[in-house]
Amino acid sequence: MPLKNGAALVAEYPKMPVTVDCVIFGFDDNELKVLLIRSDLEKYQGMWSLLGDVVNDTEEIDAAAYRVLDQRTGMTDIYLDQVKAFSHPKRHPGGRVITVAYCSLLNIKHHSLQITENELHWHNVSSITEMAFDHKEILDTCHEWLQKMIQEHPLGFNLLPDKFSLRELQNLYEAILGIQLDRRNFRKKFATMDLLIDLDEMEQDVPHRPGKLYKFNFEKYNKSPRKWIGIDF
Amino acid sequence: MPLKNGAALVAEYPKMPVTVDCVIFGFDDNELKVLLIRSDLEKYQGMWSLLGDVVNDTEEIDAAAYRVLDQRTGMTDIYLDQVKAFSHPKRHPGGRVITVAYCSLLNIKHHSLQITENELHWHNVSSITEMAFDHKEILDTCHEWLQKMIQEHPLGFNLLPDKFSLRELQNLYEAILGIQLDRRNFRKKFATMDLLIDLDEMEQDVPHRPGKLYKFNFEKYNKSPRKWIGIDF
DNA sequence: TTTCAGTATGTACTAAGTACACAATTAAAA
DNA sequence: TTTTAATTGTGTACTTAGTACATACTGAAA
Repeated sequence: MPLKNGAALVAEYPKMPVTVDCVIFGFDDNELKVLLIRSDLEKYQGMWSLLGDVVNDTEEIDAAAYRVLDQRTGMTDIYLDQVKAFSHPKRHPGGRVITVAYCSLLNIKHHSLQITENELHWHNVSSITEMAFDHKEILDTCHEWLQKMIQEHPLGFNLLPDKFSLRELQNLYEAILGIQLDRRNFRKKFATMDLLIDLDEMEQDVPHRPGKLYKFNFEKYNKSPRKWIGIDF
Repeated sequence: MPLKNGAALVAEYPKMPVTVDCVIFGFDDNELKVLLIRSDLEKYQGMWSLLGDVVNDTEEIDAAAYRVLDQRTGMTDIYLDQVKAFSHPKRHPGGRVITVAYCSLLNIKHHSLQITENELHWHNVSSITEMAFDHKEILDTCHEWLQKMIQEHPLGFNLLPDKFSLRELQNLYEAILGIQLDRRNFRKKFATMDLLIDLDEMEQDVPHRPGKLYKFNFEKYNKSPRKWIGIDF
């Protein structure tokens, strides 16, 4: 077997543009939201699109995703996870472009959207029907990813205020999962997990009996071993 | 906001080669195996590498992965799943190459490796220390992906013969997860799932009391609704 | 002071997970 | 032919987690 020179080999490879698209979820008013901008492509005039950009020649795709998040929202210390690559040859009207979808969750109240270029704003996920490119498919994939993730990891807390009531937490889960949960059992579940810190504070400005406020005990969570065995299908 | 022409926009994008790498797991002799070839790059002379190839200009990356699997093993109807994109700018010595890892599981006994180009053969996953490119990292990521997947989906059955004993099934889980399981509880678990069909046949040629043979009831599995709610972290 | 909206909590029941022990079966060795 | 080794096959007591459901409490506003 003749050995090959790497540079000569790679020079022969077909080349194509690669982009990242960020699906940035937020939560407000008991609704799951996603940040979108107006597409600036002729073909998709008036349609909404995810926040994306090309991956530069010497850039990690993770880094490109963080760059997009920073450039579009100004936030830097937020959870970001690669979800999936999308590659249909006709997915971009301008030619072959492969994109890698990233998912991010942020607290709407923490970020006041100073930058509103391209009509950047929050949309209710449930009311989005059509989008530019294959972005609806990417959004749906990320939504399913999120539904799975919030059940296995304490991701949802990134979407809530620092101090939250159990009601808000349950609303978040119900909104993301799209189902109703029994309030008593939901509270019992989190009580037995013992990962919420009771702040001995009460909700303010609610038109009814205020609930207690909690924060998530990330320190305890990070120290506790994950039990990861559980065959179930 | 001035609207842009798609083709003009894409023409400006930086372009780079994209490849797929397939991590093909098998199971034999109570060991998790993976199919590797000898790298044909000068820089990695003598080192082992995953089965990969470039993605062609108008090809879906999924399709490229199936093509690699077919070209290298001759198998066409096998489970294949995208795992993750790897993009370190220096991961390929010949220049910037992004790769998307795919994972596949196949029954070693079903495929006799007619094609043995580049010294293609099965390696014990546990004994692999170093590989060409970032392939060890990709392999590790896929192994973790597999560990998670076999607990949530009946993937492991693709690695076993059509007819298998509960002992073989348990060996598979123990090998992939790297832990010991209680035999009685393991059997009870699968008994209550009620997804194994008792074939009323016995193992042959074992130097001890033969066990019953089973097959997985894919039909029943596919018809049963997934219960997917279960907050737990 | 009553009503409203929502918080807070408990209990009985069911299902699933865990730890553990012994009898039955086959092949092979004595 | 008997014994031994290896492994299959099963059951029970206990603990933990999940589910369904009802009532009392609190604060704000009418």
